[in-house]
Amino acid sequence: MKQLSKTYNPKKIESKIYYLWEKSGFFNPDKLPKRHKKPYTILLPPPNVTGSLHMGHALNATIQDILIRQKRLEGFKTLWLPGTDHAGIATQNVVEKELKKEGKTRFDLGRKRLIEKIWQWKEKYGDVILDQLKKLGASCDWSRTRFTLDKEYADAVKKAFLYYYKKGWIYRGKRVINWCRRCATSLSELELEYKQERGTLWYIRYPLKKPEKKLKEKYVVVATTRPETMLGDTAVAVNPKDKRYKSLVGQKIILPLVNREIPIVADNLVDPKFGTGAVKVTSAHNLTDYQISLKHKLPLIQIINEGGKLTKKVPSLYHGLSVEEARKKIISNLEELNLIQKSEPYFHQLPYCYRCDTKIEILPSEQWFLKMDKLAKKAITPVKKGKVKFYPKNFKKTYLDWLENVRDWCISRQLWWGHKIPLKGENDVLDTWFSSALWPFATLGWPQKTKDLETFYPSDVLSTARDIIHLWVVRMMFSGIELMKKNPFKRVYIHPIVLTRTGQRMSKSLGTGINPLDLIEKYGADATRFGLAWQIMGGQDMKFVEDNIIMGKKFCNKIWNASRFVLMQTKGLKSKKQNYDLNFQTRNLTLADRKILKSLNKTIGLVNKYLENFLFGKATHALYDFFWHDFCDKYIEISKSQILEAKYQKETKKILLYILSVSLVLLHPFIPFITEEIYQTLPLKKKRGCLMIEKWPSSQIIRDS
RNA sequence: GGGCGCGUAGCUCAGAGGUUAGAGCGUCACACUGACAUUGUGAAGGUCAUAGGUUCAAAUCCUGUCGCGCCCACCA
Repeated sequence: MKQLSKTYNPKKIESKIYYLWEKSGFFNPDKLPKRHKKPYTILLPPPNVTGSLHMGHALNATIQDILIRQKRLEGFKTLWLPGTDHAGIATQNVVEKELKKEGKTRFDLGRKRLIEKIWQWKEKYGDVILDQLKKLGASCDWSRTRFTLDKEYADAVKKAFLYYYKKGWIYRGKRVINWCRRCATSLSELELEYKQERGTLWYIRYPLKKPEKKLKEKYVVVATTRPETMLGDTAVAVNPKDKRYKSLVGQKIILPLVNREIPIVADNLVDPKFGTGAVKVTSAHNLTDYQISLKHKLPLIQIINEGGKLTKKVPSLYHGLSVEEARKKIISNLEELNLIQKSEPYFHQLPYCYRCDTKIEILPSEQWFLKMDKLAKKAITPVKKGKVKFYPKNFKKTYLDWLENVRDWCISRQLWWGHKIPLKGENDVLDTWFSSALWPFATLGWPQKTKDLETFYPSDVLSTARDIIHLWVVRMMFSGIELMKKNPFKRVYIHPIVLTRTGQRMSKSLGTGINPLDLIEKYGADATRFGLAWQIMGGQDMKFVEDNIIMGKKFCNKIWNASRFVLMQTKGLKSKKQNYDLNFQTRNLTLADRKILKSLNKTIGLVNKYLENFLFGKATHALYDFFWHDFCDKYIEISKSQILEAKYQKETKKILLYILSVSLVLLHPFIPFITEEIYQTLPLKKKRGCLMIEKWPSSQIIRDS
């Protein structure tokens, strides 16, 4: 028999054990023993190919591995399918930034060569994060690893798009976007840089068409930092609760300089405290105004073109002027008409292009949309009816509230890296989330009718972060229901967000992030996992403290040494019957024997209950208390004297071995490496080769008699 | 602005109507006897944010106040 060293050294065993698991093939459900029949599926939320492991990933991977390992032990045919997301904007940006270092832009390369370059980058760095998950002990079936841009996946995306298209749910429409006139491209929120700037807030008098006699004023005064956009105004808006303007809602304004009639509308997006409480609405050139215009069905009047010049939609006096020129001219014209009440300095944040530092224009542009009315209803029903459950349950509200007022989904992006829209003459690509939405079934072979799809869809649990409930969970739900005719998962677990000790979000750029790989290096993967799981209590956030990882490390060492003790005592002992069916002679049991067996029973029950409800912190606490306090502090100490008495000796040794064996199984989902290593040295007669596929204990081991 | 949540020991958190409010880490004292000093035994440390209310009984339920955080939207 192999000797265990005096202290636990994770570095010595982790890679060895991981290799043992991979070699066993048991990560792959098809290679599990035949008794594993009933499928149990978890799909790893695919990290971005640009990503490297952060605490959120480590936490979620720990959670999923706990669940999948426990189910594997329970005899399920478990699949945990990994993969990565092409993450359109993020990835293209990474490569474009590299180009920038060489003084080049994507336009220098052209579309084809840029995409080639991104693929090269992906091949080189794209799987880094998956390798990092292995360090944590993740028991994913790596043979099924998928990428949201690989060929089969692209077929699925195409199929899904065309399905919606033929239904008539995909349409072309206008949408207001961020535009860089120098790069000649639209920009996402991620690609903007905001700069604090001193501007001017002008208060402009807008004449009422029919001034009410009881009102002294013949005007409504609006405040704006961009007077030139008034040429494209389509309304004036006030807050519906604003008493000052109540009587004006529904009346008309004669837009100065243009002499166009526009309505006064009420909308709660208007902040009554800003300026005069009345704002001009420029539907085509302001994002908020665009939202207001959608609700009130106002027209879009594009007065600024892609080059930053005024279009022919404005009076000829202003044709072709740049935005800056137009502003000067309009101010002076308004002053001549005595329509400027006052002006004051105003500080605000303005968006710039992150690449070329040009001020962003907001313009309407043609985009593709997916109609949401029917799909949203389909996504609502199963959650409302409880067919798909959220844990913790309050996230059901987050999910449903958003869907109740969902707008049509803009699915096109002006990028090069992504799934091309599968229609003739289209250059745009699809929103990254359009492909992620198909993850629960495209990864299993859809649209082909594969055996995997039949076996592993729908998945059992989706574990993810709450900030992508809208972006991702909702979209998977309706995609699954529409295209597979079945909900894509049964339960959605929303894990806590890992914050710094002071309660801030961890951020690489601020240097407040903690690298889980450093923790693994310092304390071992098991300690890191146990410490993380220990902290998962009911709250929606968790402030990370290293103390808990230290606890995990100490606990591992305790397990290690308790095992050494048991192994010393039971050297050469082989249980006659199969592993856990030790046949205790009830009348020979001492009070202490009885107590520890009962306590084990109770612990098994608790762990089952807690895991079923995603209460990982509770489960780890129960295991910790049982193993350390009941088993080590009490039973092991008493066993030392029991072993000295001939009539108890044999039974005591059997119990020691038994409690340890069962504990290792119970602990395995949380701390897989150390438990596997110890298991390999246990003197049990029948072993299954890997603790990973041992039998999860039933809680009816001993009766209370 | 909308949503969600949190203020309990020095720190991170349990406890969710009923005797002396718990854990881990940290601190202090003592103990290296054969599993483990990454240990053992013991100790110190808390008007449970605050003000009212409900109740025989409130850390726990209700209301207000103060403080903190996260997510979403937005900054005209």
